[in-house]
Amino acid sequence: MIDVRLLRTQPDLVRSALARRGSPELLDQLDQAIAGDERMRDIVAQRDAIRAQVNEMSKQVGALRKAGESTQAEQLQVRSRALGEHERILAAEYDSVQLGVRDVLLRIPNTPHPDAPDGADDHDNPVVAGPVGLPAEFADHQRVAHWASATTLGILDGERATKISGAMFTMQRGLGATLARALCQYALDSNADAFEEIRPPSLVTTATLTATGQLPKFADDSYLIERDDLWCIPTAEVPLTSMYAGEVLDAAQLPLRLMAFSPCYRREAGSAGRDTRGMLRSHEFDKVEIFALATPEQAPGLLAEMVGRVEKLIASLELPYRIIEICTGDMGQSHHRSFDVEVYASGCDNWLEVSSISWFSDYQARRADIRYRVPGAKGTSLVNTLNGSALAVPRVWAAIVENHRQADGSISIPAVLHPYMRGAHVIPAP
RNA sequence: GGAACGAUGGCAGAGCGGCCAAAUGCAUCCGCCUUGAAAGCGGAAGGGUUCACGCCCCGGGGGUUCAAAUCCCUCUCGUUCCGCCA
Repeated sequence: MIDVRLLRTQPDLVRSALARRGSPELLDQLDQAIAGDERMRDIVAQRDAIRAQVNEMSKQVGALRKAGESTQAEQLQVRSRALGEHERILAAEYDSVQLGVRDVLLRIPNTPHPDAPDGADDHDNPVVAGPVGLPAEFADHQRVAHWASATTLGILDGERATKISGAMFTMQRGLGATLARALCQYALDSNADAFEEIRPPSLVTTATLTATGQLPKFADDSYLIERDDLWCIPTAEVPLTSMYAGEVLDAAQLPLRLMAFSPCYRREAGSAGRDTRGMLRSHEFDKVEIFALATPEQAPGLLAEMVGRVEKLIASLELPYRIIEICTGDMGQSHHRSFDVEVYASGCDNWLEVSSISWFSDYQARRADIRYRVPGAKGTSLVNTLNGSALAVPRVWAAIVENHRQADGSISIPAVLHPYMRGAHVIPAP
């Protein structure tokens, strides 16, 4: 959530920041929020004044009763009861206005960082690093799409996955399945020097999915298990962010770094029919996520560090990559600043987004109510959250299968993965 | 799934419907003492909102009452016992 107080005191600042996202209806929402907030405060002032009176009268009633003045006490009770009626009406009005304001507020996206590039959509995302490791030319045997070569090799069985679960589910088998798991192990081990490994739940409550920003606006993108009112996580970011929800951390604990392997579930409601072949887009996939809670001062440094970690990991897999920065028009709702790492897949001749590393300022922390305290300082402050995919399996898997395909049709496995492949260096041609 | 009990500050743990933002202990911080520390002694200290007065917060929600941490209903979570189960 954006800061209502900031919206109240400096509406133009918020307005111009959000205008950079380029959706005009947003400004109407802001006006709605401001108006509702004003009305709320007006009602609260009236309600609290009445409450103060009732509290005061109640004390007097107690004192009068003790003194044996029951007649006076009863008279006071009658007056207090009448005030109570009035208060109840105001309180109900407050509740309904507050609900409305909250709903509007929950749908307003985060303000972009001043340094985030302006732009309308993904075409305006500037390349900020690379391409690195892109050869001048690819051999013909590298120009085979993974869905074809992997199926021939027997390491991908899309047909049977569809039989089991329907469209947009995939299944790896044999060394293909081992490769998928190896990538996760490798990604976790590569970040274990600085991040605590978590194995979080994959089903979460509505409150948890609201904290990160998926709800209420993007409910259609998530799987809901109605019977138990639980949602399937679209990323480990969701449970990791809520781990410390409602808690006040000590500043000395920050930055708090976590990482997690998890399955990720996405309905892909808005992308039906796109990337239906192979492993570029599916309803379920595995991912290793890195995550941090930090002070606002620590956040920029952490963002750079996390981008660097992902870059190093991708480079070590001997894949051509580049890094782009997400422009204001293409940013996710919760993002303050965001970078994508893209890998070039030679077979389908595409740059594939394999990682997104983002800084959320205090937007998610305000929703999740995660604060920290500086010893000696008064009060508490909201933390900043950051996260990024250390490695998302399917697209990296696909890129390896395409880029590392050899003339005989076999796939050479990047050296860093050998220890995780039960010694296999190659996925042999049939 | 059934039954019983429970949920109070960083932790532990009191709390006759009004004198309760809430005893006490531990932990924390400051001071005294000490070469330094421990012990001891003295003191400070919850969160939210508000310019402020004030208002709100004793798991969540609702109710009774002039007045609720306290009574009632309900939900969630926890513990124990039973049942089931990887």
